[in-house]
Amino acid sequence: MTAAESSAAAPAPSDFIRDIVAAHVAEKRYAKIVTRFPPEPNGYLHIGHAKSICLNFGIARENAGRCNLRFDDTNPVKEDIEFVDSITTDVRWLIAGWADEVLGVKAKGTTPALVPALGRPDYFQPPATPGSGIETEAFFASDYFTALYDCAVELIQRGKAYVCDLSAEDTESFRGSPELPGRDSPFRNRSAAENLDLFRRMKAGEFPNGARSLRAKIDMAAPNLWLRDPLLYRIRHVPHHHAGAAWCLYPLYDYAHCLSDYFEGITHSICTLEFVDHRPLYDWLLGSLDLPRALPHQYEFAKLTLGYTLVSKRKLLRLVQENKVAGWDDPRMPTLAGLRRRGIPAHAIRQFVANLGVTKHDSLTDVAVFEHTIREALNHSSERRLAVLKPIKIVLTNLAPGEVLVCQATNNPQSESPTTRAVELTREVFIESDDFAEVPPPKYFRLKPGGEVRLKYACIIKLDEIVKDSAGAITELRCTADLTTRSGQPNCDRKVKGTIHWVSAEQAIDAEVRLYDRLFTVPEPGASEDFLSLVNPHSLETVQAKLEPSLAASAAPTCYQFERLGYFTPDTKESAPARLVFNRTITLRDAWAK
RNA sequence: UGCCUGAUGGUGUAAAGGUAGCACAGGUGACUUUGACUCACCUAGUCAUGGUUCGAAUCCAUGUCGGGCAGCCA
Repeated sequence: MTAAESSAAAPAPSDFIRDIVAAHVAEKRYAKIVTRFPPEPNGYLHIGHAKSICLNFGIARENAGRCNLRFDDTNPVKEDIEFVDSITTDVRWLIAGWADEVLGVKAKGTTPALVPALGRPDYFQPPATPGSGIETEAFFASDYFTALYDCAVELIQRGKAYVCDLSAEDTESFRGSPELPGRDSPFRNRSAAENLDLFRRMKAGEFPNGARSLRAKIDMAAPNLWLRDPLLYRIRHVPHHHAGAAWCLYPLYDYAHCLSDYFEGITHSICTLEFVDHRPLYDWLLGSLDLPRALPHQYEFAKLTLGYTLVSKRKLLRLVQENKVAGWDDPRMPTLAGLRRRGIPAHAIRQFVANLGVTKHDSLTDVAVFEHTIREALNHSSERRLAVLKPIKIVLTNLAPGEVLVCQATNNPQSESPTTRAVELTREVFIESDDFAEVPPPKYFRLKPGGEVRLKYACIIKLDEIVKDSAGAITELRCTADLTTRSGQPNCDRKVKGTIHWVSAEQAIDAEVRLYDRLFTVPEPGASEDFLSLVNPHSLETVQAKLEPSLAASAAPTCYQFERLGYFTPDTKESAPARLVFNRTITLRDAWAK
């Protein structure tokens, strides 16, 4: 692991949430700090989730605590097993080598046990003890359906919840508006016995979808809309991807989430700003049950918004459904799967998030910050190779056909003890067509008529003649190589303004290279519902490139720097030794282009 | 006309009554067998108005502007 990859060397980040946790640790409020990352399995994880993952796992890691991966799977109509698999993979990838020892999982198939605590019934879902050899899985809110149901019964018995027969439309109109108080449901004052009977029958499947709901009995005139008798349960006659066909009664987020946190012994329940309004409800529900153990508390931070990027599962789903991209893991997607396939290392994402900070105000992060972090990480870890994306042929007229000059190329100048490899100069080579200009602009350092450039690791060449076909298209450039400027030769230190990359035409191997650019044409694609029309039509350009032969055996996830071009990695899905396919992770910074 | 929440260079953040700092972006130069990297220097900020104080980004008041909330989504 290089210094850049070793997050342990970096100082622990500080922010207002970590300050709160630190204060709790100082006063020994909890035996152990326990956080959780609670995705709903209805889409792929994206760069915005990375912020939450790094925050929650980071806090657990910094405090010798634990962070549970928990699927918040209370809405079976939107969820799918495909997503629980992808999310599990992506979380493990992002935290691997960094916080995997604090990942909280449980014994497969287990649900919270009903135990007495302090003379009261209590539910607790213990994490799996590492190394015990048992099969484990993530936590699932759906594993708590029975415990959740029992708590709802308790709420009813305490007069804090009731079964409501209002339709969805009536429920909405009875709720009032921000300015106007709501009105009590006509079913609000049913007896506990009647509520219990109805709720049991809801569970038994006696009523159709939407016929009845269970509601918290709080205050229909509350200024906070989430306190106006929010729904706790709704009827959905659909099977569940994890719980199977056992239920037709499913809890809503607000009810399931706070109790799931409690069942798992979560101490700090960290979520994004849109849940601030829900916090009083979170506290009300837990406070209404007379629970014996310490209660979790909710803290909120501003989610990540990244320039030129969409950070919304719903909108990302549309991109996939309408074939604007080749799938959730298209390398242009801001999903963790897409970024991984693009060649961006997990530690670069972690570093990016650490640089971001955590606050309570919305902001728009410049993509340049992300790009800088990626380049910084890759610059240290990537070996250099020579590759020509858009080839133009050069003939070195003073080399004989078949003549081979072996040159030594540095693999990584950033490493403490750089190694080298051989690259072979031959009479015919390819250079980048951008590195030649028949009519050069001012201050052009590269090859031009009568001019000289250095072929990197080889020698200086001089352009003598431009050969064109009958249509006027350039077919080759005839040059003279100054072999006294090769490394180790008397004139090796001779300076010319430009140094360019090249590959031997005889030895080059072919590869498809996919050049990616930002997916959207505007800084805030998420601000518009018309985001599909803002997709950058040039976000993918495919070229047939010529690579130095050492690249023949390359395979993901190794990332290379193609000198003077950028960072490239073999595609995980489509690259094979017989047919190489590279993705451009990111270009090099290019001051000249400006 | 409700409730919640926020405001520091272009962008993202730090400063817990005591020198407004860091990173990115931008600019200039040095170095360079990557117009990369690296290095040096530069540009640029406390929403407004009052108040408290020897001293305010920070505390108080008022205002302005922004974000969120009326799913049987999470």
